[in-house]
Amino acid sequence: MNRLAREFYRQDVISVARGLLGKLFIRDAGGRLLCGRIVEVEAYDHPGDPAAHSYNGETKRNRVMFGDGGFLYVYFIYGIHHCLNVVTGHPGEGKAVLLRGLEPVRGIEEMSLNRYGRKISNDREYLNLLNGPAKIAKAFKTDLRFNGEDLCNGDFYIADDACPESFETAVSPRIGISKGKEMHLRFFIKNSPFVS
DNA sequence: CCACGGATTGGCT
DNA sequence: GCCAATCCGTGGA
Repeated sequence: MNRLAREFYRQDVISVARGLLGKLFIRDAGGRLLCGRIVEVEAYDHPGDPAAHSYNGETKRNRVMFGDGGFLYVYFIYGIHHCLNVVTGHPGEGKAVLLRGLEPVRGIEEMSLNRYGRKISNDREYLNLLNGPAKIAKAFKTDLRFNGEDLCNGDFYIADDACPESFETAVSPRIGISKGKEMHLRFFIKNSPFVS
């Protein structure tokens, strides 16, 4: 797999968000590959973005967001869930892209075990496997221990799809936020059934 | 020290 | 459509 290089992540956050659509998010789980095609993301564009975790400056929780591009920012939310972000830009910028929806590609049975505790048994479970940020984290068995993982050097990475399908990119406001609702920073593949 | 709320999900009405 | 689950980081006293 051709792992994306650091410079991809060091672009502005909106370019990275758009550029991530159609790419493959991969975890090497002890030699077994878990893989999904990215179909939905959201950009968090510090400064000036009240929905970004980095809005009020660097803290212990968001410190990875303020590091270099190409690292994984994992956060814990609602006492139950984890969500995965890709840090973009350069040290000090505080920008990241949230992974919101993936199309299952590889390691589907293992991801299903992680999510449902068993194999997928119908179409609904297949469509719902990775169509939400916390679903992705659960299917990839990813928690706070992986906060700060380097996507350019380690078990988590992003790669170009060897046989990319053409698609149209759609834009909308972000989901689930209370501030910054007017900003159109959610990007997704139009007509993908794997969007949340 | 304590109180609050969150970039969500799944189950129930 | 509504709501509970469940906990840690954060900010104010």
